[in-house]
Amino acid sequence: MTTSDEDEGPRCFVPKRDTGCPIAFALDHFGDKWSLIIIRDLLMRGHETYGQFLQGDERIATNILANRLKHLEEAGLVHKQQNAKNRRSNVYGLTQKGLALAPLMLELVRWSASYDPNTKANPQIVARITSDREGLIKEIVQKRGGKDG
Amino acid sequence: MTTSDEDEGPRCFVPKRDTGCPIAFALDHFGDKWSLIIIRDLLMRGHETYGQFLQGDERIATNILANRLKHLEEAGLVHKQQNAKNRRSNVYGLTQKGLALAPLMLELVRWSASYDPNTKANPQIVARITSDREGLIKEIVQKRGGKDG
DNA sequence: CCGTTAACTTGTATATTGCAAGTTATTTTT
DNA sequence: AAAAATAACTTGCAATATACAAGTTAACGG
Repeated sequence: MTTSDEDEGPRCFVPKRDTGCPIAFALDHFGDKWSLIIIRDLLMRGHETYGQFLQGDERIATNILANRLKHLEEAGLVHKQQNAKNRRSNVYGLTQKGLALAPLMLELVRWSASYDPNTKANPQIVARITSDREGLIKEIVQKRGGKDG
Repeated sequence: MTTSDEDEGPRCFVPKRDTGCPIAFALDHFGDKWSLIIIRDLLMRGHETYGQFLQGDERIATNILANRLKHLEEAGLVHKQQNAKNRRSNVYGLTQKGLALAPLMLELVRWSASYDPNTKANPQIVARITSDREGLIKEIVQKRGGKDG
């Protein structure tokens, strides 16, 4: 086929800056209002399905959720697989690349916990970020990790 | 006029979610495409003036820059002061709250450096993030820190 | 079958971003 | 001292992205 329809156009919520700068690279992956919320749900809350993400506290819109999941998958942070038992349900999970954001996530928690007077961050976890960082990271990665996509 | 103009309306690039979640809290502060770029310039590149930010690799638009600086200042991450020697030039700097993002920044660098095949991250710095994290953080904070706003 | 559910898609109003141009208050140069 | 240049913004507007509501499709479960 001539299949010339590459269907280019605005697909990216964040323009790829590709300057080689690590900060810009990271922002190209999750530098928007929602991606890190999804990653949080996957990493810290054990969410796995579209419906679970939808019901998160921040009430992400369904079209945005679909778009972000697609981008995160394309970017290799998230993998999606059909639930063997129930074919209409998909199971989302973090890849190695996504799991590798755990340390970053903990730094976000630490910073926010120390500057948000109304934080609901678990004090035990927060304390452990300082006292047993490596152990905590391993624990999280083990809990959420596994097969890659 | 009766000066009743509180001029409410959309001023925020990111709606304040205020769920108590530390990830959401952090995103409320710098969960957009540009804020972390500015913070990077302040923290890692020693940029201090409006003009320096404008000339960064990513070419931030001037209206966005003004808006982000204002928000970062209002959020207490950045402080602004007039240059004593040159009254038309302002000097921007990080507050304690802003400097406290150094560990987060280093995790961004580490993650990106390990997943971006074209990274320009300094390998010596990257190595040191693992081998001498605390020392590196202190060094950066000392270099960029000081008076609070 | 038939109603329900999971996971999306589509349409449209609103908000944010990006680009170009204009403004103001200083310095600097002539 | 007037003219040119510069730092730091502001304004207008088109292009994008986001939010909200509604609709669609393919399983399930009874």
